[in-house]
Amino acid sequence: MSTAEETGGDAQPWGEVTPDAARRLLVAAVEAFAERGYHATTTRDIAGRAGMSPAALYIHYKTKEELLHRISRIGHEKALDILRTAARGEGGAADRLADAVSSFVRWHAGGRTTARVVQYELDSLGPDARAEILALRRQVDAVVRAIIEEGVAAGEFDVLDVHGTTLAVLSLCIDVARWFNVDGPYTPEEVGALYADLVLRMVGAKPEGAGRR
Amino acid sequence: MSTAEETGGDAQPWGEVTPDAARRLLVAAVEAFAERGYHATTTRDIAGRAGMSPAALYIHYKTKEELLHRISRIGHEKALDILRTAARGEGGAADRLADAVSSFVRWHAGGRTTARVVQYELDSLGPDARAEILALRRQVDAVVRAIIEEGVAAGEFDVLDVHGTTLAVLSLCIDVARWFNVDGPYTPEEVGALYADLVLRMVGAKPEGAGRR
DNA sequence: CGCTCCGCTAAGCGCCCGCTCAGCTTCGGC
DNA sequence: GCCGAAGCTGAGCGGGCGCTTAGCGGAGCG
Repeated sequence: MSTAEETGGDAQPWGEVTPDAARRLLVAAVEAFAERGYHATTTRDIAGRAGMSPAALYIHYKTKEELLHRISRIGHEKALDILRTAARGEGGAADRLADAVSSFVRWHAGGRTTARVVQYELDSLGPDARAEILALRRQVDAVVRAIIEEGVAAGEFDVLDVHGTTLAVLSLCIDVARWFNVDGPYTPEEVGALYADLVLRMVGAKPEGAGRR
Repeated sequence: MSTAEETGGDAQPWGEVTPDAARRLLVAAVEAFAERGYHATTTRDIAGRAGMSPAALYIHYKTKEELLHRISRIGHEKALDILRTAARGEGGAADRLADAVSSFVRWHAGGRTTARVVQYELDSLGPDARAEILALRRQVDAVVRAIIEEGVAAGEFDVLDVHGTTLAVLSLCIDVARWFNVDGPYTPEEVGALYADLVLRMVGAKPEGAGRR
């Protein structure tokens, strides 16, 4: 488990965005969208943060919305990757659920700037882009639900409503991006550990665990 | 417990907004802000939904921001009222916490249009208005924390981190406004009951309760 | 009946938005 | 050393924004 600022494994967060200028613009857009919201951010502001003229933006991106779309897709893919890695881990369902929640939460808290845009600016996208992102979100939901279902089947968990509990677990994690660091005395790691414990309680996991922590 | 669409007790939701035209404008603004967000909503749209010309808005409100401020303050006061009513109730801490969560969640789910604006457009407000609203939110936090502290003191709850758990409980409830009804098979009452159960698990409440539900 | 006031509208002001385009610089290929 | 492509800029376009202002119609009142 790394202690990098942006949890998830990459050396640098947006390394996959390839012309350097395009990456600088995208990073600038993430910051601006996170601070003021998509609609309150101007293309002049984004270009200015990247040290470029307003027109430069349109060499690398067709519209302002394409920037949001790219940010959202990359962010969701990373989030999905984090959850899948935890889900594939060793140990019982309780261990894997705790890992998934703590790493997912660490990503939302540590990369709050990114997570905020990814999770809260979704319906500033047009219908096609939104549909694509919603498909990724359904996969996120499926990964978490699968762990919970396995735990129930193995007798590790005591859950009345698997669908509703999955919804609540994800909701809890995602909302970290809204409140974290506003006046917070917690580190991302602390919130991750706290939330892993709370989620294990929510699913009625037997407290003994399998020798972890 | 009423089954009114807008849970909370009022016969009509925005009855306290007094000139009729001002109320119609405010209701129109709530709908528009909830659908598109504050910054993407135009004063022409708000006035249009209220069946008036754009200029009419400025007879009743000084700016577009004042509309958001009024909506946010009234909404937060209602939310606080709901929580305080539950906190003042009879029974042990577990009963009161379950009541608080289920009624708070019912408000967020049933009045999702309002709740969305109240909970997610907060930082479109200017510094003064935001500070006023944040004071209300601190009171919301205090009400929930008090119930949890009482439960811990009475030996009803098993909580490691009262502050963090309070944060998580509120976060869970508030985020209902984001996801509810998107494609939801749940009624507000069902989500309220589900969440009350989950929260009791989070605080480690003894399962027997005091004879309710 | 005439006057005043109030709620509202039609028109529009000044501004800044997303986005475009002609032209400048830079640089690799030959 | 010349050429074309690529990356970027300065200037600016059409349009829609928040908000203002002059004036209209009708209700209340003497």
